[in-house]
Amino acid sequence: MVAAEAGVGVGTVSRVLNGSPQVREATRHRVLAVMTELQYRPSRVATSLSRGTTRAISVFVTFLTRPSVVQRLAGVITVLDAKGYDTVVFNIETAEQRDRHINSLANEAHADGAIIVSLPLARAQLEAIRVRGLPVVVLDAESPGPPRFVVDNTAGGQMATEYLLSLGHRRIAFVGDYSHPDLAFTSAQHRLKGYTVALTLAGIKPDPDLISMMPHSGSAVDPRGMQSALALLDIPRRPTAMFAASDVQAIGLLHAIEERGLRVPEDVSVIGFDDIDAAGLVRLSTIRQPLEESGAIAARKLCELLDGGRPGRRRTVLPLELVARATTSAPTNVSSVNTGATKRQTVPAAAGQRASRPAVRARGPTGGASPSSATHVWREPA
Amino acid sequence: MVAAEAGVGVGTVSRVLNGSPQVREATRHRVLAVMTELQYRPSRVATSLSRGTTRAISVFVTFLTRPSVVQRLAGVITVLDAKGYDTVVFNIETAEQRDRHINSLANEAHADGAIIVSLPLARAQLEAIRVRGLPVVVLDAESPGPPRFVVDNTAGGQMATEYLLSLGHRRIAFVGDYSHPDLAFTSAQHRLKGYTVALTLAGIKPDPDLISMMPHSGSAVDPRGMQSALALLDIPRRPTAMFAASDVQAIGLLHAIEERGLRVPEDVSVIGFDDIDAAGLVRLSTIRQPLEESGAIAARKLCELLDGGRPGRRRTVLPLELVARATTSAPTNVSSVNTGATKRQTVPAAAGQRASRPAVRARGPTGGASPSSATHVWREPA
DNA sequence: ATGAAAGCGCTAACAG
DNA sequence: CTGTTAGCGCTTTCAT
Repeated sequence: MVAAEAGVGVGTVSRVLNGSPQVREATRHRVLAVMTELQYRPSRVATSLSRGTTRAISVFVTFLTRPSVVQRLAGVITVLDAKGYDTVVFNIETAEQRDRHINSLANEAHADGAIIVSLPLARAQLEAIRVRGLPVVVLDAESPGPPRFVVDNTAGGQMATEYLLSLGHRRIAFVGDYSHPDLAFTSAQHRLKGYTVALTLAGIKPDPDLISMMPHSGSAVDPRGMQSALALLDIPRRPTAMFAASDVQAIGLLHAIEERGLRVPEDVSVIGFDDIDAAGLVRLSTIRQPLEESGAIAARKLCELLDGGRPGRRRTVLPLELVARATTSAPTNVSSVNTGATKRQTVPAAAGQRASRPAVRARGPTGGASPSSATHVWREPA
Repeated sequence: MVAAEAGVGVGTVSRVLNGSPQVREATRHRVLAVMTELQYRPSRVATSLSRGTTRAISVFVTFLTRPSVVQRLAGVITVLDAKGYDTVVFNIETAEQRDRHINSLANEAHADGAIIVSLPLARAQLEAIRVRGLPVVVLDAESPGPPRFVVDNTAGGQMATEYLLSLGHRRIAFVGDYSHPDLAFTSAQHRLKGYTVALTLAGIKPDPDLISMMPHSGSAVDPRGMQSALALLDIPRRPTAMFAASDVQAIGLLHAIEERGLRVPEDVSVIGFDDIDAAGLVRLSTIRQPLEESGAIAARKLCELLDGGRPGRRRTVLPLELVARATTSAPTNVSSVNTGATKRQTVPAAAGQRASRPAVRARGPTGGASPSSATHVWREPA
């Protein structure tokens, strides 16, 4: 260590570096002086090697630019940063990337731990990681083994649908996307399931013509997928409400609907899922799941493990809540049907404005199959 | 090295690890066998210490969840990953975080290099980094010293405004936000400047009543700020077009306008800035700047430096282009004025739909003060 | 082709 | 309080 050339031994320099109280002020100052003089920069790597800990966490995300993902990541980074950890981010968009990086996670000593966000892993991969004893926590995926934090997407789909039902809607469409060809997301499927459950419980037979699945959405939504979703508005007895499996899709819908000359929510109600930042911006009704907060929770759990804490419960279900904003209302004109080939609906002259109706919000997740979830509503502060 | 216990010397193990051709197949297999048997995992840290290189890059971003920022980051990560570098991400939201991390960047040997995104640095900080000789590239900020990649925000503001002028608009509002209290962003100011330049060139005196600055927007847009922007629609002789300093604000505007009972673009045109993913989704006209691509470019430049390349040009201006989608059109009713206290405009019965008008796009940045930029337009594929 | 040895920069006993 | 001495796990000559 170069600083040792300045009078003292390496031990003392180390002590100064780590602010050990057992160094005389005089020598400490001398060392400090030499350090700045020599432009000395302690090597993080050497420290890590010596201490056997990197103070770095690997975080795996899928399609980083999706708002829900990046909000989760932000929560993770905030907590990790506060605890003094560096966050190394891996953005997984293909199976190849996933396998390569998960493999390297298991087979190389990189970081002190890992957080895996919205990325389902194969059993073998989970096992490979488990064997290494690397502390891992999983967020938004059902990967058995590490502690994981999830929401009940089926219950969420049910909540959304029941809310629309409670408003008086009977013809409710579902707009989702297929899981990515390589990576196997399942949330949309579960939300769809919740939708069918809710309809069935209400005595309504789910109509396949009211269900539109777009091709997988990488980060942005495929505009062509939006087209096919819009086709739902052209069928006879057009739906009076639409439930989109994500807020991003819902926002796309909102605009497409209005371009079609229809009004939201007067002509058709729209509800999304996630409550990303933009949802509030466009006053979208949605099912809220913790995003930043879920990242923070996962990061805190990992830090616990790193501090020698017990894994605790293997699976934690985070709460969902209905946030009713301005894109949902009772169907204003239940008898509204398409006039055959006429694609565009004339705008009713008396059409009100969206903001005029008070927004409500329901608290707490539904949990079971009870259709009561959408009944206790609460006004949103906004 | 534990694997050495299996017959050979550490040197050989290292050779096997690095796929050196000068190891007999027999021994190689033997070593490999022992490795798996012993569940051996090479230590990235030890390699780094020995080789003197970390294969990791520090990336500093501000308000990670802003779409423009995360798209840039995605571009950075993609390239870095392809080149075999890990990306450690620092999300800076306060001056304290900035100073702490930039300080650590300068005073500790962390990574092999750094990319600083949308974060203006103080001279002293830049100097401290420069002294250390750490390879750095700057993206979307005017920090003199390292190679930097920027766009001409003034020219962009001018482009947007000139486009609206070319459509026939005369009363054009500007909606921006103040720079963050701690971090000093300047893009909105420059875009505002471009706006005033364009108006002035067109012989129009910028009207302070048509300029609305919201409080700084962290990641999400402040809804109250949106209110004050909306107030612009209540003044006598309401503007027929609005230029928002960012797409996020523009999207907020879009919805607020429609809630007010006005139509876009029939009653008021809206143009944004950035061309984030969501802009295409809602068919927002905007000034496109390279986002993912700019991140990729910055990362590639850094890799060049890391490979011993010359810094080259200190400042590279990335191109801007006008993307005309569905939220801008000629003012349909130039004489439209507010009827005094009446806040809501009745929707014209004959109002067309947004998608009916062909979208156009202009190519290339304007560069100078010439008002010709918005003339050569090109249809967008969509 | 491969073993031996030095060293990357730091921490952590262990003596004084 | 502070100097000394072993490593941490890997790469890299230099011999053999």
